[in-house]
Amino acid sequence: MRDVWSALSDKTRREILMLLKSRPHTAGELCDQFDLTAATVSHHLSVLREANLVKTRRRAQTVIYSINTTVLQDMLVYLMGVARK
Amino acid sequence: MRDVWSALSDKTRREILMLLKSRPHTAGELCDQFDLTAATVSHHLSVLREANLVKTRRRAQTVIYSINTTVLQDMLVYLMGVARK
DNA sequence: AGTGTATTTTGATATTTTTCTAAATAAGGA
DNA sequence: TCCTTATTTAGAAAAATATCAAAATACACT
Repeated sequence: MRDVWSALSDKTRREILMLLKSRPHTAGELCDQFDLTAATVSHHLSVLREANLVKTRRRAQTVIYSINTTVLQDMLVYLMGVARK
Repeated sequence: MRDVWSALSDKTRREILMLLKSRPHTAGELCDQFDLTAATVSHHLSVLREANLVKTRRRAQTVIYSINTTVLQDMLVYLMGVARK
């Protein structure tokens, strides 16, 4: 399982998460939002999936990505611990 | 100003922040906690400083590092936005 | 089986990051 | 001024990451 911190260190991946926050997107829809090849976006999606930040389900030919907030909740707790006055 | 996300993506730097959470440390004290050269730790400290995650003050020959939680507070707000149900 | 669409994987290259050694800087004290 | 201690900077090597083009896989439809 990939580290959630390194997964979030990339701007593209954070933007993907913001898109998924509003609603689930297919891999193709996500590709359309970036000036990157499908291969590159697919790679970013795999990093997010390894970090458990997104979930996937397949519908026919398309793969639908949605956000998984449980790891972010954990991160929040961690950050509160560090940031607390 | 360096990105706070990439600053936090490194394990050593997160450990440095945890040490600074308990109390300020000199650069040398921080070096002692890691199996890394002083130059390397100094580099990590400069990354943390560029991200505004630590503050420094000099006392005689030593440089004292302390945590700056204001950026972490911002990050918390951001994460709450993404992680909110 | 063959074709078309959507997505992932592979293999290669370019860039970034981490780390080290050695040199440079900063400050105090003899 | 010279020496010692603490820290940073410069330069280089090694490791990790981002990116692309091309090939491979998955699935639906005819």
